[in-house]
Amino acid sequence: MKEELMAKGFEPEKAEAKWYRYWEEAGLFKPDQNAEGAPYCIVIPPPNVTGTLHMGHALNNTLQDILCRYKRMKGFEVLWQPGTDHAGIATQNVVEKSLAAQGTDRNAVGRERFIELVWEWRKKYGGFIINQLRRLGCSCDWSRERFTMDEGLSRAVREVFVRLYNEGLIYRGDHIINWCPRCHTALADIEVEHEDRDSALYWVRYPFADREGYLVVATTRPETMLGDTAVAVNPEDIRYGSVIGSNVILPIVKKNIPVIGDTYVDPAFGTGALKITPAHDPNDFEIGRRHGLELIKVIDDDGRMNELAGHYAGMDRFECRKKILEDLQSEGLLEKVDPYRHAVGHCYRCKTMIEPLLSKQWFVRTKPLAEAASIAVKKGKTRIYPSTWEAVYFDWMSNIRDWCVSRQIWWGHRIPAWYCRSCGGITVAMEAPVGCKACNGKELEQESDVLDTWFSSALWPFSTLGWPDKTRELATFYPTSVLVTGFDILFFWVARMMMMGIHFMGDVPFRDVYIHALVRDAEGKKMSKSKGNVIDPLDVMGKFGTDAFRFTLAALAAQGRDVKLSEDRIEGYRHFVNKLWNASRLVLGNLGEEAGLGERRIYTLADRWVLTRLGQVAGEMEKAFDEYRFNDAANICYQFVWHEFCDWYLEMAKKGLYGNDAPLRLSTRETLKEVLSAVLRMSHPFMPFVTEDIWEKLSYTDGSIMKAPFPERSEHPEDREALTEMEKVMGVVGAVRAIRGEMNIPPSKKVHVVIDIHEGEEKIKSLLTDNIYHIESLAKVENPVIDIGLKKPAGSVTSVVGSVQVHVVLKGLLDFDEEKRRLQKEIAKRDKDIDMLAKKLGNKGFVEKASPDVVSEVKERYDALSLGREKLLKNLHFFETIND
RNA sequence: GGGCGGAUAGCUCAGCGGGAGAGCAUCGGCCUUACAAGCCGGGGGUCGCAGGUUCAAAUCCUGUUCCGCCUACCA
Repeated sequence: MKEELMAKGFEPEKAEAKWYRYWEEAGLFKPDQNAEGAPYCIVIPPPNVTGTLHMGHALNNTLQDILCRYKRMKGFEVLWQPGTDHAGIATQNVVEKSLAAQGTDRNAVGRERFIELVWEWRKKYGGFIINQLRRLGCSCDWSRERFTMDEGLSRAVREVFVRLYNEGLIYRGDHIINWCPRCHTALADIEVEHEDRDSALYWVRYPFADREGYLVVATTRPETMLGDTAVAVNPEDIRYGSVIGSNVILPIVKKNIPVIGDTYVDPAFGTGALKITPAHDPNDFEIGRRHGLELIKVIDDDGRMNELAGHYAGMDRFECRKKILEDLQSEGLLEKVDPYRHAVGHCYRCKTMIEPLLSKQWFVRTKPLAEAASIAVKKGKTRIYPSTWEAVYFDWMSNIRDWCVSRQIWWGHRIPAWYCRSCGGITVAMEAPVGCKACNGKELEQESDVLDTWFSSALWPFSTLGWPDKTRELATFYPTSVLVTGFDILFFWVARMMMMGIHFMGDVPFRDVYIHALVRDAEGKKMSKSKGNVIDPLDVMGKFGTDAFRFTLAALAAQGRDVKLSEDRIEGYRHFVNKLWNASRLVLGNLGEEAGLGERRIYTLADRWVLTRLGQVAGEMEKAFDEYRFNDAANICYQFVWHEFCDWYLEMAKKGLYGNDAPLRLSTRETLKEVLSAVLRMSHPFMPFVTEDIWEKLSYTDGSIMKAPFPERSEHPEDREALTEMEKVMGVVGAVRAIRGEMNIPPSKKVHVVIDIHEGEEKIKSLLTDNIYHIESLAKVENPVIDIGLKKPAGSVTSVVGSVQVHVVLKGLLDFDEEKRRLQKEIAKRDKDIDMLAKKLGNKGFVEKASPDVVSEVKERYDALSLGREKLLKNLHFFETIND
């Protein structure tokens, strides 16, 4: 054996660095325009520039890489389009933090300088996560890397904004928005996290202005009462029919406000009377608009009470609440306080409680866009896998609200709108206009807000391919083939890409959407830094190797279920990488220089079997990949490589390799080489590094395994006879092994075996005779005898395989009582099945209504089991006679 | 409040109308010339509970309990 060819174990770090550089330098990640197959394209969900690779990225990108590598091997022209996202708030936060560390802030350095600093930061650290993706083995075309703030993509953003504005799909308007007093920006509805909090429901008395008594309202936010402009009751509510139209005195402020009737009010909640604060509550805003109520804003951008809050001005909103409650109490206007638990909105980035505020914002009118996006999925133009997410998608699309796209931060695409100082008119344009569109005034000021980060992300599938220019890439790869993403951004991102893609490209952005699960820890908890249960992908790759890590992710990625990851699992799959390595050592260590045998090549039963299985497995994997069943594809591969190729085929191949039969040896080498080659190729999408490393040793001249074809079912026609014959040989070997195992006979001790063939089954006799070598070597047997009608030897233990009786001679080692117990157990096992089958066959309904195939199959099974049982019984009697 | 998903071997899960499976763990035997990161064998489950449909249900339907998650303008 050529020991020098392969090291004792696979060394991941070396191979990973070596092969990744080779692939990239050889341009193997670039789409091959000479590929015979159709184009195949995936756009990467762009990670934040501020990000570092976490488990979510690792799973997401591993799955994409598996698809890309697989499709390349299937002959497609593959483009995996990479890039990063400028991540407005997140990135701004990072740079602000470093400014704070230097004792300054963004206002001190000014907008222009601040943005320069962000760019500098990006230049320095922005490539971090990209290099981590390289470490994962991602076969992205890095020469096409994009950034959402690139000149090209920024142009696309402006183009889209201007066009939507001109079409009336973007407008600027008054709205109650979700305001984060800490981040100082508006948040979209879906950026608000709702969480149940213990709070209180305060019952406050509003005295009538023109009569005795008072109306009691229930509120969770007494501090907003300073901005109340009405109290609403349901007009259907008989308790309050007479008070609508009268006035109450707003406590503390001592101002008259009207009582109005609005059906929004739920008579069953609280007192059935609702205080209305149009400037600080989205519902109140709507009600206020219906009734023409005044808007009084009493809380400012910092979450503090403003000058309209009277002597509360300057207080923090929570401090003010306390003070107001005290004041109400002392005036006898606080009726009672109930403990109350309800959902409160928080900022998804900093967890600060959201303050609904009235302000002017830019909105995208989403209704018409959403409708088209909905129809596209209904018509199957885009398929969502797993399909359960379709319902969620439709639900969101039909309840969609206008999308607030303005953000009050500096880092991002500045909204291309200019306000005229003289007439106040708005001019929206691609570039800074020379004059106001309305009055041609020259004093213009650009909108200071930037766009929501997701605005540019929504254009990603076409902006990265060159839009609005008509590029070859756009023509070739749009619509892209599949989008692979987690469900957490189904709304943030996927839905919006659908809307924008359909509107601007006239076609969906992707044919398929594959939604994968979330990666959780071994207990099923979400990984988070605060919980300390984070597994760092880079640590894991260093510890177990990237291939093992990738394989684990794929094997655990069952549809519709979260991935629970623990290091134990990864370690388990590292063993698989090692197994593949060692199997290859065996094969490569025994290959010679000989040329092909051609016509003279011999195909043994094992050869025919393994080649047939190879074809079946290739077909099964193809089907699994087509349906995005990554876990199935991985497990099919694992099962075949380990438990069929290694456990059975390699063991049987040793006969040819180590024997003296020269033609057989040459044939075996050829088959081994053929199967190993296929095994490497079918494993490559999961484990790119180790497969490339072995591939090089298997055939240097053929180039990278990335360019090799994925095994095809059609290459290996199904040899059904080989399957059933192999099954019989394996059965006999298994029977002997089981007896040895149960009797604790060490492998070093060979046993004598008598194999009794059922009458008339000459074919089985010759099959087992032909393969007697394998039975001897795999089951550690010596002097086997095979014939029809053989007697049970003295001191033997018997196992029945189908119709074959396998007597293992143990002589003095045999414990009669134990053997009787074993036989009884075997019989009982069969009895259970036989009873069940007999019941079925005795059931008229079954025989008449079940399909004939099923019935005859049951019948066959029943016969086989009965025959086996009969033989076991005979053996049992044998012992009973001896004992007598 | 609404919706979705899960409940199958000790653990993690696959199977989703006709013989209860895998990996890990566990127990027993082995350093058998690719691999002890390994090989061979064994044990272990009324498939959450209750009904129903069917000749046949882990698998379909209804209800129910317990977990997750998503979503929401009942103050």
